[in-house]
Parts: sequence; structure tokens; C-alpha cells
Amino acid sequence: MARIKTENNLTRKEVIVSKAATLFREKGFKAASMRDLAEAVGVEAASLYNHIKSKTEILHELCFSVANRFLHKIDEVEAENTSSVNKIEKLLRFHINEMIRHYEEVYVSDREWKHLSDPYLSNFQNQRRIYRKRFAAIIETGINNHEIKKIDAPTAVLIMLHAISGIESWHRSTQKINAEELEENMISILVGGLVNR
Amino acid sequence: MARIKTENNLTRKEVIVSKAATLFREKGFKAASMRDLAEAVGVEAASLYNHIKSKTEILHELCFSVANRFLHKIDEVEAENTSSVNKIEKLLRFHINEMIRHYEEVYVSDREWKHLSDPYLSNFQNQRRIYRKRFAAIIETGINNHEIKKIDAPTAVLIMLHAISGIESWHRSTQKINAEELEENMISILVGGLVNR
DNA sequence: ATAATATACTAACGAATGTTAGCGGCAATT
DNA sequence: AATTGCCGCTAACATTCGTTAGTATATTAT
Repeated sequence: MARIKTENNLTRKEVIVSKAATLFREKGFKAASMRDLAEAVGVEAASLYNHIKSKTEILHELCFSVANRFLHKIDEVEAENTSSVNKIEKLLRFHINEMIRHYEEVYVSDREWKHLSDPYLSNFQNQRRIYRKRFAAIIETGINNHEIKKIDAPTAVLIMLHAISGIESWHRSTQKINAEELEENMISILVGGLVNR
Repeated sequence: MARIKTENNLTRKEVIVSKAATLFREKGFKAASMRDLAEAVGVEAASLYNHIKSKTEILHELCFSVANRFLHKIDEVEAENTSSVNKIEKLLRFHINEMIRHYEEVYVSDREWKHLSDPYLSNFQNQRRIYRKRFAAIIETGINNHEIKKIDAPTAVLIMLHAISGIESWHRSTQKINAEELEENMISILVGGLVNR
């Protein structure tokens, strides 16, 4: 009988969720079947249900673990005593690094949250809306300070967050620049587009 | 018997494809069923097959009609005799307007092309890769001209294209700024992030 | 009016889906 | 050594899926 291998102090459930992230990214949540996931894990489909309640539960776990990380970070950044541009840069660098290092999860959370079901769906949407408002508020402050040029803050947020999701393409590209260069390039373009000069 | 209504010189097939675009955007390609589509069109599922060959054919039509519009545009822009920054701005404005006006199709083409099947899949991926290379080449020229600051051109392309796909959020937001403002804001931030100063 | 074509319907298909029930074996605790 | 709980298995389930066959009706052309 083939048990699920657990390494690095991961529970079997965490192994499943982690493999699911990869699978959901590759095929999309709906197209990825529990039998696909079982094969990736090295077990029969029914066996997965000893560890998880449902397919959707896996998606919950992925979406909310990602969302929580971003919420904690913005708490931290808001509390700091620096310029708006600095705060934005810190948030962006965090986003970029999350996307580089936890690619699968972040990507799935970004693209597949639609398949959550209530009450998780509304919950997630709320968190997302609030996060963006807080991000926009930082930009607003920067505009009032004349650190940042007069632009529509929600539009700026939307551009930044979506731009970062483009790291997806970087991951898949054959000729990657290295991660540090990627980060610096993105910061240069995105922050450069905001600041007053 | 409920016939499919055709207005504005659309064929019945075009009506189906158009309704499918909306549905695929809302639920995703895999999650949207032919029965859903039939209901949106006002007909039984089997009746759709008098007009289309398969569900996947609808996706082909959507993806390639969008891709072709962008390819024609970049042909046109490359041939012009202006600065690199001007060319980029023109491409960006085209992207932005396509996303504003043909939202459903462009969005579906962007997010659901994975579900194409070969040979269409490889074909689409090729076109996409080539498009991005041509876009990057314009930026490279601008860098050599000193119009544009020294950045990694493929990264810049990736940022721009993904940033524009954020217009999705604008469409769904309750407090929209108007389309012209959106366009100007996006251009200001994106082009502002590129240029030398 | 009649014939031909286009388009819709009902019924059904095989395949794939998420999930449950029930059983058996492995591993740790007593 | 015996017991308990964890975990994987096979088999099966009810749905839903895309699609086809065959038939009826509506529209267009003659």
C-alpha cells in the first residue's frame, strides 16, 4: 500500500494541498480532477478524502492562506513611519517575492477564486476589495504629499497588482533573467510610473 | 419553437459565440456548460450543434479573432515612422480600447486559451510568443535610442500586457471612472515608467 | 402551393466527475 | 501480543458533461 510521503514536517493534508496548487495552476480548478490529483500524490482518488473534506476545501485553503499573508503584510507596512512611495515599494516587493517563491499558490488564488462557494466566496471578495482600498489609500496619501503624480489611485492599484501577476509568464519562459533582476526591473517601471518628477 | 434571434446582421453562429464569450468570462470555459449556453441563447443544448461543431470550436473562434486583431495592429504600428515611445503608446492605447470595448472576448482569449487543443493550442502559443517578441523589439530600439531607460524589454512587455488585463476589475467595479480617464491614467503610469528622464 | 432547406425539438449515449461506503492492512500505544 | 486509530484500497453511486440520432416544424425558394 502506497502511503503519502511526508517530508519537511508537512502533514499529509499539506502535501495534498501543495500538489493541488500545481495541478490547479496547470489545468485550472475545474479541469483538474480529483483523479488527476490522486495520481500526482501517488494514491487512489478515494484515499484523498481521509485528509480533506472536499475539492473545494482545497481551494479555500489555498486562497485564504495567500490572502492572509498579504493582509498581514499590509498591516505591517501601514504601521511604518516612512514615505508613501517607500510603503508602496515595500508592498510591491512583497508581492513580487510571493509571486516568485509561492508561484503556484498565489497564481491559483488569483485566478481560481471564482470557484469558491459562499460564504467563502463573498468573504474572499470582501478581503480583496478591502486590501485594494487600503493600497489605494497609501497612494492617495502620496498624491496629497506631492510624492506621487496626480493619478486615479484605484487605477494605479489595479495596474500594479495585475502587472505582478505577469510573473507567471516569467516563470514559464525559457530565457529567464534572474529573480533579483526581475524584481528590480519591475520596481523601476512600476514605481517610475508613479512618482512626480 | 424558439428560434435564435439575429440582430445587427449577425449570423446565428455569431450570436452563439458572442453569448459564449460572456458565459466563458463569468464561469470559465470548463465550468460553463453547453446547457448553460443554450439557456443564454434561448434554445435547447442540442440545437446549438446546428450552428457550431463543438464547444472547443467556439473557443477557437474567440481566441483567434482576438489574436488576429492584435497582429494586424502591430503590423500597422511597426510600419509607421515614429519614435519607439510613440509606437508603444499606440499599441497600449489599442490594447486598452480593445479591453474596454471587446471586454468579454479579449478576457476569455487571455485567460482560457489553455483549454484549446492542438494544433490550435500550439498555434496560439506561437502567435502570442511572436507578438511579445515584436513588442519587446520596439522597446529594445527605444532603449538603444535612449528614449527609454535601461530595462529588460521582455519584463516590460509582460508588465504592460498584464497591467492592461486589469481592466477586468475596472469593468466590474461599482465606482468606475470613465473610459477616457482610465485610458489616460494607464498610459501615464505605464509610459511614465519606461521613459528616460 | 409545393419543395427544399434551415433550424429546433426530444431522447438518449458513453464518458467523466466528486464523493461515499465498507473493508483490510499498517503503525504506534498499551 | 493485543488493541486502536490512521490510512489506503475497491466498488459503486448519482450527476453532469459534450455530443449524436432521428424527427418535427418553420422559413425560403420555386
